[in-house]
Parts: sequence; C-alpha cells; structure tokens
Amino acid sequence: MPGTRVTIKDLAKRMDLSVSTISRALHNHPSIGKKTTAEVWKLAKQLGYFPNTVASNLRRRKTNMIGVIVPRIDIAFHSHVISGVEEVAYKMGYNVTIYQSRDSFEREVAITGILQTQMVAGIIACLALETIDCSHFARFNSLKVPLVFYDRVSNDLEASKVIIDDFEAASRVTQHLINIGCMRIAHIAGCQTTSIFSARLEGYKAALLKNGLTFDPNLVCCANDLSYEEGARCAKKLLKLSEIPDGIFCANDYTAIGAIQVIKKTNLKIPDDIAIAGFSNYPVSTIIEPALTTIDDRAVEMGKTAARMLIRQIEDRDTNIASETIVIKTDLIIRDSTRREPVNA
Amino acid sequence: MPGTRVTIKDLAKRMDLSVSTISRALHNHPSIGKKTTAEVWKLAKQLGYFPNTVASNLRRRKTNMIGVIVPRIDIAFHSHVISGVEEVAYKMGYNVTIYQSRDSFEREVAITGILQTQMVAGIIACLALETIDCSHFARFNSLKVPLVFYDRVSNDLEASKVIIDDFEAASRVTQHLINIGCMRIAHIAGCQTTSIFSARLEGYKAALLKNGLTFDPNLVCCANDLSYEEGARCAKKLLKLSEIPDGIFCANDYTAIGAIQVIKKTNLKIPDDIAIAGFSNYPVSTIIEPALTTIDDRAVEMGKTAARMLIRQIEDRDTNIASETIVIKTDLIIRDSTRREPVNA
DNA sequence: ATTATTTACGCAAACGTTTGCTTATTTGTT
DNA sequence: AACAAATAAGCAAACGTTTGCGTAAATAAT
Repeated sequence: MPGTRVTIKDLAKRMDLSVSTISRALHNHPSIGKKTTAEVWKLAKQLGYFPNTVASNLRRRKTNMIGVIVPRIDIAFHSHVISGVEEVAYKMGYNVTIYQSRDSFEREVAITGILQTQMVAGIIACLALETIDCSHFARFNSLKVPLVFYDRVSNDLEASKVIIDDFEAASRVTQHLINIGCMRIAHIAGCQTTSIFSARLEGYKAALLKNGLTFDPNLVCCANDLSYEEGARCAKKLLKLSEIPDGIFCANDYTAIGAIQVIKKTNLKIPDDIAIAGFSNYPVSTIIEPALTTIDDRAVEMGKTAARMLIRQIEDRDTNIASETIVIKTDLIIRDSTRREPVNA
Repeated sequence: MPGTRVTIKDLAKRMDLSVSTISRALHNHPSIGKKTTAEVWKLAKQLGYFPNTVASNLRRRKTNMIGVIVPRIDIAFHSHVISGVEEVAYKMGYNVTIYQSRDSFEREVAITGILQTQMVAGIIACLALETIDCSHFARFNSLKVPLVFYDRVSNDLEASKVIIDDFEAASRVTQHLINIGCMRIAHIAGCQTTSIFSARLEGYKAALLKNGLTFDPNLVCCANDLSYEEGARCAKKLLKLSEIPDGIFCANDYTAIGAIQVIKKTNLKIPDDIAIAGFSNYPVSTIIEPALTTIDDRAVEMGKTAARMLIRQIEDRDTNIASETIVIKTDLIIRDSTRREPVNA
C-alpha cells in the first residue's frame, strides 16, 4: 500500500487551494469554477492521483461493496449466479466480495460476522444446506443492511428473495413425463429440510394427483448430496423394486446423470423403458447420452436480478424496504432422455 | 450502514476509559491490565460492538482484501481456482473480491484501476485473452502491491506466477498417444498468441520429433475459442483430410468433446480408429462416452498456491519481493478415449 | 452608489481506528 | 526510606476523505 501515493492534500498544496476545493472539483461540484475544476483534473492526471476509496468509505459511512455468500463457488449454478451478480454490480459501480459457506452453518455464521465488520453495503446469500436457524442474518435487519436471498431462502426472516417456482417447475416436468406416457414415475429427491427440494417433491406429487396417478412413497428416493454417486445409488435402489418405474424425475442434473449411467448398464432403454428428467440444466446435460431433459433455472438471470434488487434497496434506503420476492421464470428443456416416439396416451 | 453502531468511543465513555485503552484491550495488548481487558471484552460483547474494518484499514494504511481478476467466473477452471483462493484467504483472514475481465482488454484495464482505488493488499490475476500489453499491471509494482498471475501469465512483467508446465503436459499426452500406437496424431490448438496454448502445441511437436514422427502442419487445426462448436468444426476438418489422423490431442476438454461427438456420428470407433485426449479434466470429461483421457490441471491447487504466495508476499513486504514462479504438477488421467487393447508397437 | 444575490472558495470538524509518546501508579531493589 | 523499574492507562495526532457552514469577491438589482 505505501509507496507514497499522492493524495488530495498534495494536490491542494501544489495548487495552493484548500482540500475541500480539490475534493469538490474532483466531484465536479457546481460550486467550484469551471476553470479551477479543469486545472485540478489536469494536475490529478499528471500526478497520477487516484482516490482512496477506504477513506471515502469511512467518511461517507458507506461502502460500495456487495457481499455474496454461496455454498460453494465451484458449483456451476452458483458460479453462474455470481457471474450475473458481478456483471450488474460492475456496471453500477459496486464491488463484489465472495465467501463460501461450504454448506456449513458454523462457517455461514462466521461469514456474517465478517461482513458486518466489513461494512458491506448489502448482501446476497444462498443458505447453507445445514442452516435451519437464520437468526445470524437478523443483525443486518437492525443495521439496515439490505439482504437478498436467492435459491435457498429463509421464510422466517424478513428479507427479499429471488427464487424460481420449484413447485411449478417440478410439476411441469412431471406433467411432461406423464404426457409422454409414463405411468409409474419415481423421484430422486434432495434433502427435504431444504425448501427448494421439498417444493420439488410437492410439485411432483401434485402433478401425479392431478392426473389421477397415485403417489407411491416407495418411488421416492432421497439423495444425500445430489452427486452423481447418490444418483447412481438411488437408481440402483429403484431398479430393485418389484415394479420398476418407467420415468424418473431427479432433483438435479447430477443425480439424473448418475441414474442414466446406471440404467445404461442394464438392458433398459432410455427413454423408451425409462424416461429421465433432471433439474438445473447444467452444462453436462447436453453431453450425457441421451441428452437430458431438464429445467433451465436461469442462474445468470437470478444473479442479475438479485443484484439489481439489492442495489435498488441500497440506494433508496429511505423508503421502507418492503421485502420483495421475485420469481424467475424457468424453462422446461426437452431433450432425448424423454423424447419418445409419439404414444397414444 | 447507519443505525447507530456502537463504536470504541462508546465503550470508552461507558467505562470511563480512553479510546486508546479500549483499542488496546480489544487487541489484548500487554500494556493493558488483565482485569480491564476482560471488562472491556465483556462490555463489548454485551453492547454488540464489532470493529469497523474500514476505519481500521484507513488508519493502518492497509486492507486485508485480495483482488482476483478472472476471465470469466462461470468457467469451471476459474471457479475452481477461486474456490482454492477463497479457502486459504479465509483461513488467513483475508477477503476476496472478484472481477471478470470477460477476456476483454479494456475491461481488464478498468479493473486494475478500480483495484488501485480499493487499496487491495494484493492481486491474483489470469490475463484476458485479448491482453498482450501488460503495462496496466505495472502500477502495482511501483505501489508495492504484490501481484500473482496464474495460468495465463505475462512474461514481460516482473511478477510471481503459478502455472502448470503446459509444454511438458502436452508432451506427455502426446507420448501417451504414441505409446498406444497412434502414428498420425492431430492437434486441435488454442489461440497461439496465448502462451499456454502455444506451449501445448510445442509440447506436442516435441513429443512427435522425439519419437521420430514427422510434424505435419495439416494436422494442426486452430480453434478460435475452445468451445464444443470449435472442437466439432476442427474435427470435421480433420476428417476431410486424405489421410485422417488416428489420434487427436485437443487443447482443452471442450474441443475434445466436440470432436468426440462429431466422430461418433461417423463409423469410426474411439479409441480404436481415433484416440482422443483433452486437457484440463473438466467435470464433463467423465460424463462423455467414451470418458476422456485428459490432463488434470489441478485448478483448486493452483488457486491455493497463488493465494499462499500472495499472502506471504503481502506479509513480509520488507524483504525484496523476488518474483517467484511455481509450477504445479499435473496428472495425466487415462480414460476410455485412449484405452486400446494392447498393441505391439 | 447602496444593497441583494450569486459565485467561488476556505475552515474545520467529522468518520472510527491505531499508535508513539507521556504520565501516573504500583512494585521491587538496595 | 529513597530510588529504579515495571505496570497500566491517557493524550493527541494521524489515516484521506467529505461536507455544513461561513466569507470574500464579483455580479446583478434597485
């Protein structure tokens, strides 16, 4: 940091003006003469002056830093969200600082503490899988630091949210499986304490009922961590049933791919014997064969939306920050894993 | 930010002590009595005091912020690097702020300007594809802000680097292809103005020559952006040659997968007619069929190493920051795309 | 020519910490 | 009992900005 940076004081001395005049000139404040302003700018360039944001932040009592808490940054969904956040933040003059909770509650709590001392202007967060109690986020309410959750959100905390309609999307996928003729649809589910995963299960159930199919708990297999391996494990379990399913809706693409890989080792054909659908439209879903039908969760769009909401709240702090929830529209992407020859159903 | 945070001054007033005593107590400074220190801590907890990092940074004239510039955060390689960076930064008490150059030179320049005003303690960067002139990084040298490049580095700038030995890795992959019996090996290359990609080409050439194979420029096809599509385009081109190759070494996994998809649509068999190898060990490389032989570029390890180097430089600023280059060991991961029945070669 | 208004700038106090130096008090040494 | 040394705490300046208020000179209005 040292290396004798040039400050506003230096400019003031050199020009025989007061620091306030320099400061105002550099902000193009109208109360400073055109000519002076121009000269200040010129000297600033010449001397290589650049503002010290830290000092400015202290004096203004606000930073332009947005804190982002993600479970893990190396998961495609979250890195896409961050990409969206960064993009709009950059355009709006905000900086983005990133923390990984690694799905640990303890770490998430620690991070909220850090963000507090860092005086971030606002926070975007996706809850850790372990998190049930969200009281560590409550402090931001009293500090009037805007907070936007995305994807995995808390219902017992007043905060803005950007989510997808997991219920509706799951229901839509299930309906699609039904439409192509599946009668016995299984679900590889995510951790049911997490709202998005329970919503996906409910959406699945709802679609079944709506179509007069009975919900069979044996057809629901709960994956622990939504990995390939868990998908494979669940698929094996489902294939051991006396009556195997003819369609599987998986809570995410990884488990779907794990399932596909297991099924391909049997002599069952996808999609004809078993159709498979995933959730999230990860890049791999176009690579696996057959290509995977899935829900595009619009991760980048979610990030952009969260950032826009947050910045708006940051900037009109006066108005009552009525918490706001935005639901991002998802798309059902149909690929070969559910593309059957037309069936008369 | 407002909402009347409690400051050190408030504690001082309440305890009838001076602010300096409070400050020292909170840092467990030995010159403050055990008893006083304990009381200060107690009151601090009770009143919900937390330090204002911004003020501290200003006074100490240093931040604990590490700025990271990546081309794009949603590329698996970079998000893994960031994950590694974040992990060690977190442990060492540093924060990480992220910027995407989106491979744009202009944007990269702008970001270096922002980082300068943000007074970051150090910088980790991967050059944008467009970047040739690196003089915008030179300012950090004079400001004595440590700088570590990773992966895509600049040779005409004094800075530390963490890289993989692309030449050696490429050569090793090519040797592997030769070992399994390939005689006519093609290369789908990356942009040759980028050092890592030209090193991969050179490593490929070197292995050919070492084994007495002639280098045929017709077997090298340059991809523009290392996407699936470009891989597919190059593969098609190679398949139109009068003598088609019996092995392809691709500059990354995406192009390799594009190539595999094209080849699978012909009646050529992988790996028997054409063996394919990629580079980077992206997650998809285990999903594609056949699974892709590739180089594990140890992205997370790179991030961790870069962060460790940087923090060491930040913390012993006194010693002459002799620039340092670390080469991360890579692994050749052999999978089905090059796994032939034993051949007597 | 006198007053009112605008224009252009300076003063000085903040923002919340940290830290070199000084001072008062206690403890230890002869 | 007198003095040195250790202990515990305070003073005040700094870090580099921003900003409310004040003021002098220049311009406009009467």
